Amino acid sequence: MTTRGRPTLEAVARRAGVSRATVSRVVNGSTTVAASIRDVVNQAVEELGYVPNQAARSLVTRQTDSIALILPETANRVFSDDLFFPAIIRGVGAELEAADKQLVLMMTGSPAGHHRVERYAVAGHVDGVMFASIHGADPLPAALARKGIPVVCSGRPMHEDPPVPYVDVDHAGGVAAAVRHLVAGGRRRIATIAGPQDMVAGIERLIGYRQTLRAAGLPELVAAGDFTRESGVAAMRDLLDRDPELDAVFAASDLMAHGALQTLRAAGRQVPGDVAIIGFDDFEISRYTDPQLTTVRQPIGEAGRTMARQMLRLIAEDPDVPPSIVLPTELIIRASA
Amino acid sequence: MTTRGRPTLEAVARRAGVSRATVSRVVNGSTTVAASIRDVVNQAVEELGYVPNQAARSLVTRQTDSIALILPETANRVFSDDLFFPAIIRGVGAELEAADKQLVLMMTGSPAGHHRVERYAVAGHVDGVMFASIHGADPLPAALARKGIPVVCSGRPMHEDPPVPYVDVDHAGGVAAAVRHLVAGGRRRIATIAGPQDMVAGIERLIGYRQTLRAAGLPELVAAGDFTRESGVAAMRDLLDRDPELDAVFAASDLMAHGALQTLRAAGRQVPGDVAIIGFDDFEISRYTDPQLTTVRQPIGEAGRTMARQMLRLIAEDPDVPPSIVLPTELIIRASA
DNA sequence: CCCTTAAGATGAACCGGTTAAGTTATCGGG
DNA sequence: CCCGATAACTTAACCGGTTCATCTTAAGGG
Repeated sequence: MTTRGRPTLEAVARRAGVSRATVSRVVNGSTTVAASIRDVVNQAVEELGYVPNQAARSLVTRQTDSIALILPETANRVFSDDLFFPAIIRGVGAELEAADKQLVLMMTGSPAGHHRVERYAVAGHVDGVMFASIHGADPLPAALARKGIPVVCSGRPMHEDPPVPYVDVDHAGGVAAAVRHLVAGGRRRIATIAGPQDMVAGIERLIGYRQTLRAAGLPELVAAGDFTRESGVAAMRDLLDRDPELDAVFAASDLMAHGALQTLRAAGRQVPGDVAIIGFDDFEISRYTDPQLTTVRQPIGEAGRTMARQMLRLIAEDPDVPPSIVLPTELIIRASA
Repeated sequence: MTTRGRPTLEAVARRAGVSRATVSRVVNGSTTVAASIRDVVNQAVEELGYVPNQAARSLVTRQTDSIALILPETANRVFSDDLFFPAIIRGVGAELEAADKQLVLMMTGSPAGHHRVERYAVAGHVDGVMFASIHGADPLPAALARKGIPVVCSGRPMHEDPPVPYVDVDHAGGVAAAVRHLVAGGRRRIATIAGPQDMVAGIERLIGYRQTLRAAGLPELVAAGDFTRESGVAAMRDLLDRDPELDAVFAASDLMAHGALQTLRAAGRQVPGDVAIIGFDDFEISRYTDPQLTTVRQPIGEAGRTMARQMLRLIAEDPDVPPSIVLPTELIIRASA
C-alpha cells in the first residue's frame, strides 16, 4: 500500500495542460518534445512530486531493472564466518548500482527454494538471475536459461545442458603457484586439506594440488574439509595422525588454514619452522593469524563485478557476451610459508 | 524480456473454457469456486505452465511482496571483515522467506543513494524498507515513514521526527556485565576502546562503560576506534602509551579486541595475566583467538528476524506493533578475562 | 499563394492481472 | 407453483503507465 494517494501521469498531464503521452515522453527523456512543453511538464512533475509507478511501467516494458542473486545457503554456512558471499554481494551490488539496477537477494535454503526462484524469475520479477557458487550439479541455472531468462554463474557450473555463461577464478593456477612455492622452499611431504568435492572450487583446487605434486615427483596426502575452520581443525588432526613427519600443508581455504594453524600449534609444531602452511582466499583474517598466513588471493569482489557486467550485457542483448571469464589468482607470500 | 511468449490468464481461461475472472479466483485460492471447475482450471494452468505476471498483479493489488533492506556501506566497511551485516541479512532473509516475501538489498554508498532509495520505495517497488545500522542522524527512515511507507530500523535511530519502530540489543546491559566481570576479577585500571560515536551502538557501549566504571569508583581511560581491527590496533597502542600500567580493556567490538590482543602480545603483555580483555559481538573469530576471547554476545541474527517480523506486522497493518524491541545480550566468558 | 513535409502533440489501444457489480442457475419455503 | 435467497460464474471497469498511428500546425519550396 505504498502508492496510496500518489499523483499519476494523468494528474501531471492535467496540471501541465498536455496529454498523458507527452508527459510520458518527457519523463522518459524523449527528444521529440518542444523545450517549452518540457519545462512546463517538468515543473508539474516537481510540484506534484510525481514518481512513475514501477508496476505499471514494467507491465508494458517487460523490464523491472532488478536482478536476482541466488545464494545456496547450504547448511547455514553462507554467512557463518565465510566472507565469500559478502564479498560477492559487494562486488555485484556496486556494479549494479552504477548501472542503476537493483539487487534482489534470494536464499535457496528451503526444500522448495528452487521452485520459488524459478517462479519468481518466470513471473517477471527480475530481468535476470545470477548464481553465487553452485553446489553440485544444480540443474536450476540451466533450467532458467532454457526458459529464456538471462543467467550468469559465479564458478563454473558442473551441469550445462544449455551452457550458461560464468565467471570463475584460476583455481588451478593459484594452487600450482602455492605448491611450487612450498617445493621451492625445500618441502617434500606436502599435504592438502581439500574443499568440498561437490563444488567446482573444491574439485579444481584438489586437482591443482595433485597435478603440481605429481609433476614434482612428490607423494600426495589428502584430507577432506568443507572450507570451514572446524573442518580445518579436524583435517589437520587427521593429517598429523597419518603422517607425523609432514612438513607442509596447502589448505583450500583461509578458514581451514586458520583451523589447521591452531591444531599445529596445539600439537607443538612450529610454523613455518616445522610445517609450512598456505591457504586460499586472502581473507582479512590471514593478515591477523600468527604467523601471518601465506595464501592465494582470489579476486572475489572483482568476480562479482564481472558477473554483474556480464549480466548487464546479456540483458542488453549484446550479441557477443563471452561464455566464460576466468580471473587470475595471485600467491601472497607472508610468514607461514 | 523474461515474460516473452508466456501464457496469460486469458490463455488459461480459453483452454479451461471459463472466464478470466474465474481463473484468477482459482489461482488465488478463492473458496467460491466449484470443485469441478477448479480442477479443470488447475489442469489448464499445469499444462500451459502458467505463472501470474507479477507486474500486472502489483499494478492492481498495490503489493509487491518484496521488502528492501538498506545497508549504509560507509567507507566500504560493510563487508570487509565485519560479520554484522551478513548476520542481519541472514536473519532477515530467513524470516522473509518463511513469509514468502522477497528481500531486496540496497546499498547507499553513492552520494545519490538516499534519493535512489526514496524513489525506489515511492515507486512502489517494495512494500516496506528496513534499515541495517543507521549512521548518525540519518533523516531517511523518518522521511520514508512520513510518506506512509512502512519502516523498521535495526538499532535505535537517533533522528526521530516521526518515531520509527526499531529493534536493538541491550548494549548498556552487556557492557555493564563485562565491566563488572573485570572489576570482580580484581582489575582496577580498566580502559575501553570505543566504537564510532556517530552510531548508537558506539555511543551506548561507551556510556555503559562510563556508568559502570563510575559506579565502581574507578578511573576512565578511553581510546577511539571504529569497530575495525586496524582501529583496535591503533587504539591499543594509544592506550599503552597513556597508561602502561592498565590491567584490563573492554573493546566495543570483537574485531577491535582482536587487534588489541595482537598489540598487547607485541608489547610483551600476557593476556589475561597482565591485561584482561573483553570484546563485544561474539563473532566466530572470538573462539579462535589466542587466548579465546571473553565477549558480550549480541543476537544479531535474531535482531534481523525480529526486524523482519515487525515489518511483516506493519505491512499487515497490525494496529499494535511495538514501537521498539530490545533484545538481551549475554556475557560469554572464555579465556581472555 | 498552394502544396509538401516534417516536427510535435494527441487519442486510443494495449500490457495482464483483480474485483465490484451483474447475471444465471439451483433450491427450499410458503 | 412462484418467489426470494444463495451459490457460482461472467462481464467489464479499473490499476498506471507506454507507444503507435493519427492529427495539427507551421515552415519551406516552387
